[in-house]
Amino acid sequence: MADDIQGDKPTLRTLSQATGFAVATVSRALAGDTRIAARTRATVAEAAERMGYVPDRAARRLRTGRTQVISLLLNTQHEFLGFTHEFLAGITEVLAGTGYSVTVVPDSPGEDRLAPVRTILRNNLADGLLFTRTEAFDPRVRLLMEADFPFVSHGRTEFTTPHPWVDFDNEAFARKAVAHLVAKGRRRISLVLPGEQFTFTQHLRYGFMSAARAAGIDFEFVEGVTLDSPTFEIAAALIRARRGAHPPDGYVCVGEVTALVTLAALADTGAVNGVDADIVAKRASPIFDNIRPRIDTVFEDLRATGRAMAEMLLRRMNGEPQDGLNRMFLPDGDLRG
Amino acid sequence: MADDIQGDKPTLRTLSQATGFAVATVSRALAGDTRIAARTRATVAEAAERMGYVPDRAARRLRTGRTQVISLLLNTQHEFLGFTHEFLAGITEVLAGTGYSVTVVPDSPGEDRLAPVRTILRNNLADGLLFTRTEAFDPRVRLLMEADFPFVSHGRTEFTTPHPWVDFDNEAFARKAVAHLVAKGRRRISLVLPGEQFTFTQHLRYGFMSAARAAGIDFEFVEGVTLDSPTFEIAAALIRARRGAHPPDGYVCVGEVTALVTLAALADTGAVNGVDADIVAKRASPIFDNIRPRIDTVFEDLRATGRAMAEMLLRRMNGEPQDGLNRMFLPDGDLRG
DNA sequence: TACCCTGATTGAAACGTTATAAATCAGGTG
DNA sequence: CACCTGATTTATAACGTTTCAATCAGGGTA
Repeated sequence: MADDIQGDKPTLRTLSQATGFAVATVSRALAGDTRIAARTRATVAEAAERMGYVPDRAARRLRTGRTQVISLLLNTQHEFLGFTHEFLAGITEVLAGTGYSVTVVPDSPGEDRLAPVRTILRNNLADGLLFTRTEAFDPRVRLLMEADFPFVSHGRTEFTTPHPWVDFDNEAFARKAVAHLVAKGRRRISLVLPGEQFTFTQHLRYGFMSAARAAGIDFEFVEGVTLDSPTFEIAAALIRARRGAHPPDGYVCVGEVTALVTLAALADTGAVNGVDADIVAKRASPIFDNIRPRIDTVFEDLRATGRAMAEMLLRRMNGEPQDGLNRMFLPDGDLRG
Repeated sequence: MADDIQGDKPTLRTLSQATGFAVATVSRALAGDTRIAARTRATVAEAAERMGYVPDRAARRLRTGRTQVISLLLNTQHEFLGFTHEFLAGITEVLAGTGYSVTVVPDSPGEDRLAPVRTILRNNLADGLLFTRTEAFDPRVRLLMEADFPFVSHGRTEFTTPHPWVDFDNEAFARKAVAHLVAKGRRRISLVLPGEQFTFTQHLRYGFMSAARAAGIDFEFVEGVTLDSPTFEIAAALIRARRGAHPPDGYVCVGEVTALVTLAALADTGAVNGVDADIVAKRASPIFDNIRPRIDTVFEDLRATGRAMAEMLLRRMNGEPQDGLNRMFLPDGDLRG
């Protein structure tokens, strides 16, 4: 490497020798301490630049206790088409150039969801935490608030104490989806809900139910399965419902996978999308442009979500007060088909 | 936290005071140094366990120079349906419990692909590196081999010096896909290739061409686009070809996105999948079970790929010789429909 | 001349670990 | 009883930062 002419990597001592100032002076000069003379600061900065000095993370971390790491708890079990990819892209985009790096920590829903958080707190493995699939009374939120540890959750909770979150307005999405189906003349609509523990399940249910009631149409929640059920189980439940006495003629799908499963279930029971039933889905990736027949969709921008969460976490770690650190993404103006 | 009864987190000094041995003794006992009496080692281990001692990463890192981090260069631009998710799941699965953590570093194809690698090497940000989308003469591989830095690439190179890699046999996949189309009576088959720079492009092309020639059928490569082109461009190119003088009656698709685009292109030109043309696709996620009409697919297990790469990297970092650290995944026995 | 203040710099300690070299000890041997 | 040997243990010095307290030069004041 061309940079290695110097031999070993430059350290504060190297800079100290080069500039003639003491190590302590160099350190404080680089930190921008105004009690160091402006000229000295300039000299040191120039030398640091010239020699390609970059502070040693381990040493700084040992001394200050700050890790310059933020951890992302990532569900590694359930399938999300573009979720992980887009989300991570947004996060790394914001963190590039800040000196923070992202570590990915698996968060298996079967296991104790607190375990990885405890490990991070106890072993001081990160300065901040991001996670998804937030529950109404998420124990991780409780623990992190107790410990006063910076975090941003994807999804709200029902705790009374405010904390930073980024969320998508699923109630509005459900209303909009129902309205769309009603406008198409649909009279009995169906929804597969996420697990009961998640906050957004309540939002979806409420939006869906109240919009359907207001429009005076029938509705049902698919029984015995959740969004996290294996797709073959969801498919079986949907097919069972289609063969029942009152098959739905409209579907609201919260994820892309469910939308595809629903589409397949329609096909497998001889129903035609757009004729016998309509589907409105939330999507996070552009692939639905390539699904035929077309499905009406609402776009949830997960890259922007990742960006918002990372930015918010940076602000939180910078000491800004917790309240006010919230961001709600609204469903797009128009349904895209 | 219940664990905090002790107050501050235990350190070697804490253990030293608790057991009566010197800090150095405790350190070496925990390291399993056989020159420390077996009884001492047992005593120390017991105390460490009881007090929940866990070594401070920053201190160890500062002292030893090893980071206990492995970095994953992740493409954040192109769309891969389940790629990132499955791949990361496999990696974290293997690394859980090893003390290593994974950091994700964005690798934007437009940018200098060497820049993130240089940063990692120069600032000593990781002990090992994983990356994908390997090129035939990948500059990252060259640089890392020069620096003798542990890494595993997803995909081979054409360098003569051996290095650790995990790959999928794309040539075999292409042959198998072509054979399948031939068996269905298809006479003119089409393929969208990845960018020329990637090693596996050559493997795909060779397998595809030689199998088609051997079977005596026509073939074409879709012109002007690659797998990384925006989907609308790929769609346009496919539609153009379908409206040409000799529309293909068979498609080999290297990714799920392309398969969906192809399916949409067929539908949009009034062709029926399974009648006017057949598609064989490589897939990495189970969603194709829910695509109607069904597409014949070959499964590439990216979770297993991630696992294999992580395991290989651990062995490499443990000092095992580079050669022999290779793993080729073969396409499944049967096409799944 | 002695004193004190201000502004600028610096020495030294500490964070928790590991590696090196040196110290200690018990038990034999001459 | 002095001495050696092998088995254990230990003191000490780093690794590169940051920060507290101390030093220093020089100008103004008493």
